[in-house]
Amino acid sequence: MPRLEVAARDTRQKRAIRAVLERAERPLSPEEILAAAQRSSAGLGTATVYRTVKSLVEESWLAAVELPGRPTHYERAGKSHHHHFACDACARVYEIEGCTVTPSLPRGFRVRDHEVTLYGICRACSTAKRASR
Amino acid sequence: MPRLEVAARDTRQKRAIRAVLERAERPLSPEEILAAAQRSSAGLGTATVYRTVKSLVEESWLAAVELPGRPTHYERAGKSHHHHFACDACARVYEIEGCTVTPSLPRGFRVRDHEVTLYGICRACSTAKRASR
DNA sequence: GTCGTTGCAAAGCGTTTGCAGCCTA
DNA sequence: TAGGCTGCAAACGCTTTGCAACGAC
Repeated sequence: MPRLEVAARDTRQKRAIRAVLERAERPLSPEEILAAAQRSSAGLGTATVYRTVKSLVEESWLAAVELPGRPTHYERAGKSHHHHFACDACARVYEIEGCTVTPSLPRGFRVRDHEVTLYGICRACSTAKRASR
Repeated sequence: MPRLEVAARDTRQKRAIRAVLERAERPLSPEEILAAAQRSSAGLGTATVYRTVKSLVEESWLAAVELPGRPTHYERAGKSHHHHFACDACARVYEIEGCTVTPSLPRGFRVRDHEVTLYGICRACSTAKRASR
């Protein structure tokens, strides 16, 4: 039996969350989304961020960026193939262009997807460190 | 002032955990380590596995394998450079050979390390699926 | 006997869920 | 007004920590 389309309501909280992600220049963690969205929607709660983000991923408006050792980050879906850089110092995650992975696999293994994560120090942090000396 | 070397005791639990990891052919999760080590050390607790694994990582006997969306796995340290394959069906993690990543980064970013994770179906699972039809 | 180690249970931490009240359509 | 949405707090799953008993040396 086909599930009927259910009306999705347009609320202040959802608008705030979408706006934050729309403007983001890098993938954001739920905590970053919450902090940014609270500026335009005071009182916004954690649960709402998680619930909204989850539904945005389901409708393919957002893409989940899972990073080893860090909470899942989120970025706008539909970008061209790319990978990520996670800064050891500030924990921010950046998008990086280009993908040159061509792994050879044992027989019988079938690849569905791949993730490449680079770790290091981002530009902002390496500049800050230099300046503080 | 140099910290004096503290005697590390050789216990049944630690021996069991090390033995499991020594014999493992792929990175194991804490849960897998616990289950396997309990066979030779009944009553072994979770906390002991985490504590032991942590100290083995500190002394570079073990390497942590962090995987997006899964608990950290552990493998013997000192292996040659390689990456990992995570099976969507059985959640097991495998080691894969060869690394062909040569990312180009924006100016000012410095890379310390990188991780490549492939997702898909492992050989055992694709064989099992075929057999069950 | 000393003191590092262990198991248990409680605490953490990020994420999810139950629920009563709220607010969009 | 209906019922999807929200904030709060409790519940989760995995990992860490506090603590008294244990056992290696």
